[in-house]
Amino acid sequence: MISSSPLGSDKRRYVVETAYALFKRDGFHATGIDRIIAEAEVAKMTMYRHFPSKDDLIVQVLDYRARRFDRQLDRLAEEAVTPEQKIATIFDWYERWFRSADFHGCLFAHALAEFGNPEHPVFKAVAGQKNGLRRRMQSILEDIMPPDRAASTAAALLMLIEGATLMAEMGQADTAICDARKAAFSIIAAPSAMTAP
Amino acid sequence: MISSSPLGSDKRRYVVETAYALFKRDGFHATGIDRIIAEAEVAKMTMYRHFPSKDDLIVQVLDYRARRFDRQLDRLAEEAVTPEQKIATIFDWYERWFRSADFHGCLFAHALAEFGNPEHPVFKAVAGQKNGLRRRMQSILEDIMPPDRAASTAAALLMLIEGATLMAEMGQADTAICDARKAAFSIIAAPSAMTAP
DNA sequence: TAGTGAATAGACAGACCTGTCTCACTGCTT
DNA sequence: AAGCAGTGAGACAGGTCTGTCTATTCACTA
Repeated sequence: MISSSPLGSDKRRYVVETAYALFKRDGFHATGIDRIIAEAEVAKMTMYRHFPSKDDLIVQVLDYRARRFDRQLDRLAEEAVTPEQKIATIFDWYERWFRSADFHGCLFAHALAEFGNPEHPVFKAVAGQKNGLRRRMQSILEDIMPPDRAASTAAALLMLIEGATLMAEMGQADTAICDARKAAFSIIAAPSAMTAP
Repeated sequence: MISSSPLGSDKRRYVVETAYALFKRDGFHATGIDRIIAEAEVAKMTMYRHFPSKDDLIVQVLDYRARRFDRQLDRLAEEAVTPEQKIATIFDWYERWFRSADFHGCLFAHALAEFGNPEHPVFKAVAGQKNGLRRRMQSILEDIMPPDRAASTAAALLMLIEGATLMAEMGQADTAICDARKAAFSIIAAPSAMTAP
């Protein structure tokens, strides 16, 4: 067998991609090991050789997904010129995702729902992904506003995106992404530092 | 036994409240019937007499929670005068919730994560609750802006709230509610109809 | 006092869960 | 040719899951 690399054999990749599809569609607790290995056409011991436990597999799946997400956003950001355009490409990515055939909501949000213990590795993987996106937007925004306002705005944009993903999951993808985009640029273009009454 | 009402005996209430606490803390699939009846100190047949299945119990728990949420928001809205104040009381409610000792995120969002099939009764219960909150904010906003902009703004506020709940779940409750509030009033006070570049 | 309806504890069925283990096979490398 | 790492198929253990059923007890009512 021609193994592509010691850390990433073909079988391992099959398992991760199959588990990703099943976790996404049916959830983590509801997806059994037996179904994963059956659909991946892999022996049980092969899976357990690569992943010590189901929890470990879940973390690896989340990491796989997070890395792909980051790569795609990196590539989109290269095409954009202004900071506003860079933010817009992020919303573009979400719009395409919402419209994709097998959209089932955010795997990380789902993982958080099923693994709410902050000490659990899955929880930490989720927090890492969400904070990564927030930092990405924050560093973009720091080119057009002071750092403290960039931090607040990035947090607000992340909340809008997460909420839009939830609404898209409930079948309101079109209005969700449209209203989120409008709200985002309303926040960014706010005349002064935002203040609540 | 002095039953309070034909539709709501004490035992039934025990089961719903216990199941609510367990579902909130551990999730739906991860919480077994046996644990619910043990903590509620109720026989298994008693539970199955009131709820034909676990799925049915989950729906009843969600309804119970949604009704309590609506009652609390109704009472808060009575104390507010202006539409802006009414919106602010909703954010106040969320702020107190985020800071409460046993906050574990939104039970409805968690239910959506575990029951993603739009035909499932649990899915419909979640959609009902979220759309209810959106309509509540929309009708408040219609007093200070045209109907189409009220609809967009209500959707944006819902997304902010859902995103803030997610961030609070990840231990960032303070910045989440603060930034969400600022963003919300920035959107509401936007000088004109929002437009994206 | 007899009857009725609800609740109880717990056994039980049948399925599914994670994780371990054995044994046979395959294809590459030395 | 021999060895070896990786893999396949599946039995197996020990536990948990939902949902059903029985036999019994208790409180209240006619």
